[in-house]
Amino acid sequence: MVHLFGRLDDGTPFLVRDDRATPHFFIRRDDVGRALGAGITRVVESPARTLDDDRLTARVEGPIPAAMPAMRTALAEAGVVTYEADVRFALRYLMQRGVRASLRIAGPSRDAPGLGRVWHNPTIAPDDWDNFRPRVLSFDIETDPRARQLYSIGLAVAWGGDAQPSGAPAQEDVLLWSPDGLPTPAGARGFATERALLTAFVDRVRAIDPDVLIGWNVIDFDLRVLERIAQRCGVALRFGRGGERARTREGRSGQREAVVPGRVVLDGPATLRGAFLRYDRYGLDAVARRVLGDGKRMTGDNRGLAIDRAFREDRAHLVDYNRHDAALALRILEHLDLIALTVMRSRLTGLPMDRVQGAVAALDFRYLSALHRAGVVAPTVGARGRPPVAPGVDADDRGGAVFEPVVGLHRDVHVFDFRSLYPTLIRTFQLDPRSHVTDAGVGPAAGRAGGGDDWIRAPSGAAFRRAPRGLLPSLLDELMPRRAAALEGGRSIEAQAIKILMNSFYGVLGTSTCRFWNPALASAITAFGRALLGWTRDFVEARGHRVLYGDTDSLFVQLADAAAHQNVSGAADAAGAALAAEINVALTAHIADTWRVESHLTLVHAQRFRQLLLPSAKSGGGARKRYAGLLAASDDRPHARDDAALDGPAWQDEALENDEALVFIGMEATRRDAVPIAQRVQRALCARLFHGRPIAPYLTHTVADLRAGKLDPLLIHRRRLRKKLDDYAASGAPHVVAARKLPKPPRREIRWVFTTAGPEPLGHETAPPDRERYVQRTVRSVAAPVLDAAGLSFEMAVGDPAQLSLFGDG
DNA sequence: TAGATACGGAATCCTTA
DNA sequence: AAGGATTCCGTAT
Repeated sequence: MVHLFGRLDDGTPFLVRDDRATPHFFIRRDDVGRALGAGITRVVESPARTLDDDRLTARVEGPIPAAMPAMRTALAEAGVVTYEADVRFALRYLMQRGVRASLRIAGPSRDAPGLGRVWHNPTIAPDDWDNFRPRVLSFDIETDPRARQLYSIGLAVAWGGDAQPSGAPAQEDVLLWSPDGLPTPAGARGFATERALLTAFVDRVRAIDPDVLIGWNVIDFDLRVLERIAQRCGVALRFGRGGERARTREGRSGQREAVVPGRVVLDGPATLRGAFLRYDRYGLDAVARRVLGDGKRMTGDNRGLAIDRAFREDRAHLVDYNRHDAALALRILEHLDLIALTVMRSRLTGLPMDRVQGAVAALDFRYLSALHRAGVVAPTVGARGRPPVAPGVDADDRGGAVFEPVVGLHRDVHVFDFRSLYPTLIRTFQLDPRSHVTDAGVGPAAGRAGGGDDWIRAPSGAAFRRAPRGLLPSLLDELMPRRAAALEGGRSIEAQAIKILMNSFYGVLGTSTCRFWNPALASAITAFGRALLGWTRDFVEARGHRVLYGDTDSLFVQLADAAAHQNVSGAADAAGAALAAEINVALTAHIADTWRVESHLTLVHAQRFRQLLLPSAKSGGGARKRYAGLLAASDDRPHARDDAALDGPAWQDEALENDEALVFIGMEATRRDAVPIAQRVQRALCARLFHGRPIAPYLTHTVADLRAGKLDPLLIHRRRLRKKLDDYAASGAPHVVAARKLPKPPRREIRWVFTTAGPEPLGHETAPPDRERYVQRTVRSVAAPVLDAAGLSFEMAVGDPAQLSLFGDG
């Protein structure tokens, strides 16, 4: 039985129940005899052929989905190769019907309490409802410090597409445990027992009937704690649309999952990360401050005790705090449009909203849907090991090209990059699992670099049929113009969702957990990327320009005739755009000549640096993936400030913060594991360098302040602990050393200081900071590239005061 | 109910002398 | 003692 829960366009919830589908997978027709011998009873011939070797197939059917894994195992032991034996029953049901997130339903229905409209075996068809806004309930629990005793539950609701139903509960609310008869603060409802509180919460969830439940660490904390307390109190957490119990469980990846039939649970931090939004810290207070400019109502290290005290002494404060937290989580996701983004991703991928981050599953859904319509079935993941590689083909899993940077401070550097490089390569060269051929390379045209009449040859040697159009290229033929239209029409969420999906395709082809995994295919994509970036670099250099750096899809270029328009912003940008246009024409011709295909590649003039610092690497040569620069202001987005605002004492750096034109890539200034003193000195020195202001005085004063202990607050290191402390067996890494000095091992992150007694955890120092170490290692190392560019030395800048006069400007 | 590779820096570990 | 190798983390694309 497939259950489809959802909401109708009039706001009514619905349930479709369908028991007409039969669980099945595929085997080769040649293996039917062996399958029968292995105890399989229901096998029927299928018209489908296999993807990898074009064999005839048969369909193996089972009674229920849960019976299929055992059948698959039995067949594997009998030496029978299976196809698609791991495709989820419900997802296959949707794929076969082409349904992605929304659908049309026709047929008789009945109304059921709680469930809304219920259909049994109706007629369904795909649709694309584009203004669905789910009803969202955010909740947050407060407990004693050990999470044993439930104090209160805060709720906040966003009603979504329909107006708040009449008679519905308030938008925000707090349910409070009130065992002692003390007055319940305004805006809260008191309950004498935890049992009564929990029961009321379950009733409230069912009454609100949300499509989506959210919270901050809601699965790992709130739901888990509620499960435990509910069990102790003898309350069933019947949050499901049909009254099913909610539960959490350990997923295969170690991540906890929530199961609430008829609803999805989205965790705040996971949703941020899933949308590729990066923050320094993912705590509710930190994110709320960044996103909303509004933090929690209680902060600090001992929040657990503060909550305890508030429960005992100031319940109004606890209620306010709890309500505010629930509201913050909701406001953050709404402000960033993450609920809408998740809905859009669900519509694109076909996956439920709480699974949209699964890139393998997303490709499966889209690709298998198309493959089945073409009468082809795909392998079971892991059933056949590493795909074979044809002779002479690289399947070496190499990635993008990174060019050796030209170390130094450069003026007027234009940055060009290929838009959506890997998706455009897939479109241009038919890079596709079904188009991939392993027997090309024979015949009269075998020696030609770009392929023959029937196939295209990648620089890695892999070959791809010219016709029919590949399924992945076809999918991108649909997605790329749709994204362009979305950008044009200002629909940024749709554009972002499409971008995330397109960017995932290359990656999944390179992982063995994907059924379409093929190193020869993934390597063909990156080989084209390397070849065409290299071709473009050569073209640019042949035109007399100077290429300073490049990474995967970008080139950093100084134009040959830069002097002509160096100080005229519009002219410089026009020259950059003209070069991009020239390259695009030549590249299109090169691709047509070599591979006889139409190019979908587009190089754009992305930005221009007035100044660009390419630092040397500690290990010698130039440092890749690290640079700092001062962007040239573009006409439509002027920078917030200019050099005139730089007045003030030469050693102060406050005035330089928030300089939007300053860009730091890969440097300490952008790394969360860099110590703050390093970030601050790097930012300040680079700003001075780019704006032509003196370097030495700032450095001198900073080192003096550091030695005097005035900068101690900037000497606190922060690093994640990605493993359990005991698992760092061989390592004396400082963050581990510090963590081991704590009475209780920290969970995710350690903050520490290098003291004269070694690395010591923050708050547990037994000695003063080793300030000289920070001078000689930390400050010196971030200063080095800037000093190099300015022709100065660290010793002269920070030596004894008598030497300072050498630099005049101190 | 698992997208990828390329890369650098900080610090320690380990080999070689 | 010198310096390459290794571990760890976070980043660029």
